[in-house]
Amino acid sequence: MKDRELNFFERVYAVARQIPFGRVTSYGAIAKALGASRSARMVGWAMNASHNLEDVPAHRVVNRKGLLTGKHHFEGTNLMQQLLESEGVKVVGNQIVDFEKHFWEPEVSAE
DNA sequence: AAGGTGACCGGCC
DNA sequence: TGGCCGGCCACCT
Repeated sequence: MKDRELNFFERVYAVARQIPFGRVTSYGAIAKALGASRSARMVGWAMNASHNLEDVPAHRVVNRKGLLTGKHHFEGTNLMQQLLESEGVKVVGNQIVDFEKHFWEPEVSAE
């Protein structure tokens, strides 16, 4: 099949679901894993739609600075932070502590 | 069909 | 890391 039946979003979800417990990654990293490092914005966009899905731990996805840029899109204002701390990820304000340490590079899903 | 938007990234100061 | 600017690509109206 030439066309990927799965939309761009599905690809992002696939990677997001692969994020291990207590780990975080950046939109750009996911985009790169998809082969579209230039379309990091699309990843964020996909995450927006991921709200309808529960299999997508969007709270584990932050921007490359480790800032919870998308926390505003979650319910409440500190839900995203709560979830991260719940997994052992320390978050101060809107930024993850030791982001590099918790950073996890997404692998290219086997197609 | 065209334009605007967006949970970004990288480069420069 | 902070701020600003341009690029990038899919989705929405």
